[in-house]
Amino acid sequence: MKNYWLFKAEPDVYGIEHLAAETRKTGRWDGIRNYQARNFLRDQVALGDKVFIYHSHCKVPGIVGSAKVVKTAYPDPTQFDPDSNYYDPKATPANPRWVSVDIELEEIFAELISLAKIKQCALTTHEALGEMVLLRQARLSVQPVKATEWNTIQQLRK
DNA sequence: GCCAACGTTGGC
DNA sequence: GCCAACGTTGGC
Repeated sequence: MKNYWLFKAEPDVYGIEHLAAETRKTGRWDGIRNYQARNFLRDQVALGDKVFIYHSHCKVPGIVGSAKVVKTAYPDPTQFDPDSNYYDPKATPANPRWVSVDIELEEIFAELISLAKIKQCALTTHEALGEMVLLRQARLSVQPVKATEWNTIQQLRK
């Protein structure tokens, strides 16, 4: 069964525009250094799963587009690179600690769906959205999205 | 830039 | 294993 996810990104570092600029619009989702997020990536993110790309730490945070998973978890190469911001001296190729997946851009939304709008709708027209991990748990950069939530968010685009 | 809400580290 | 100190995320 297909699952849905939300991946957070800082657009200044690696946002949806960067993904769009990659060969075949396919990029490596690396730099995840949170165990809960890592466990989702490693254990549950499957081929063909759909992903909302969310821009955080920017002027208007929100969902900016969608992608699909084209390669499941493999060791994140940045953990072995001393020059990388994501270098982890405790990780070795024989014993990797962090994983990446590859995703392919599907769509950049004509208008982003702002966090403010999602919150607003959760309080008014679409109460179920209040259950979204996005609104319930801070600081989780890979998080599951229910199919109903995915569909509701898609409706908000109209 | 502020600061709340976390997660991580390390002394004991 | 507890918990204080510290670091990071991320909205505002």
